[in-house]
Amino acid sequence: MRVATWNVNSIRSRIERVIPWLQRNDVDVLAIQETKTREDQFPFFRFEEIGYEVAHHGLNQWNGVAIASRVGLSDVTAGFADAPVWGQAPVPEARHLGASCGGIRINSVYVPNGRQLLDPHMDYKVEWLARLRDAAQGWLAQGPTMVMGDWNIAPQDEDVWSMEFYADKSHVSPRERAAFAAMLDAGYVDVVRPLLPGPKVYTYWDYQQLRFQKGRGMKIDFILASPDVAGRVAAAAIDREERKGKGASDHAPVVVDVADA
DNA sequence: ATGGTTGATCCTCAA
Repeated sequence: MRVATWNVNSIRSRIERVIPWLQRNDVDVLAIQETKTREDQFPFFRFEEIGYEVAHHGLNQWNGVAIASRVGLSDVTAGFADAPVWGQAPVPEARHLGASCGGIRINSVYVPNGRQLLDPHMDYKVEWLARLRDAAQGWLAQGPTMVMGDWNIAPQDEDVWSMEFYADKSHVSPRERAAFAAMLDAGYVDVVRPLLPGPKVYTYWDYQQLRFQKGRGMKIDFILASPDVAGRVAAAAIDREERKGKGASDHAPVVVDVADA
């Protein structure tokens, strides 16, 4: 089974890339982040007409997560237990969607952007990750599980094009890295890093300042799996080609092949 | 020149 994750930065503006990409790459399950659309505007039919079921959780023009699958899609859940809410008048954000696909519990996650080290958004991000860890630890007992998406964290120095540049910025701080490490401590395995070791292996390149053309990216999109699933991962890829050209997302898709149980 | 782009929506915010 081929499983992928992709922050598409608006499903409506990216649909003409996403649909051919799914078909061309023979992908069975795709976890999508940043759909940036309400439910009623999601292009469900474009997936259904090529043989995928799709579940989406989107509340407004921000965030939004989805899962498309051609190997079954059941028991869909939006949001996890005790997920923090953002704001003075707290509103839940669409940052997590779970579904069972092909015998694996798939979780599409869009981790909050902390913005800056002392910004309230950073506290929200760290708290959100702590609650995700708690929930995800429980999922391990329930069977084969994958948690994948845009983590907005570069766990290692080699995951950014310049530590000097990021020294005082979000994504590399000890708090964020500890929050990511807690997922691994809980028992999850990063199934891509061992197969695609760095340095200079990135999944995201800022639109500004010709970052992609200059090779200045970040590795912030990860596929984590329960140990049983991790043992079945036979191959991994980051599709840099999808970052090229007009109309690209600022993130590349990340893909793994999972052998049958 | 202290920015540089992109997207959704509204004339600004988010990344």
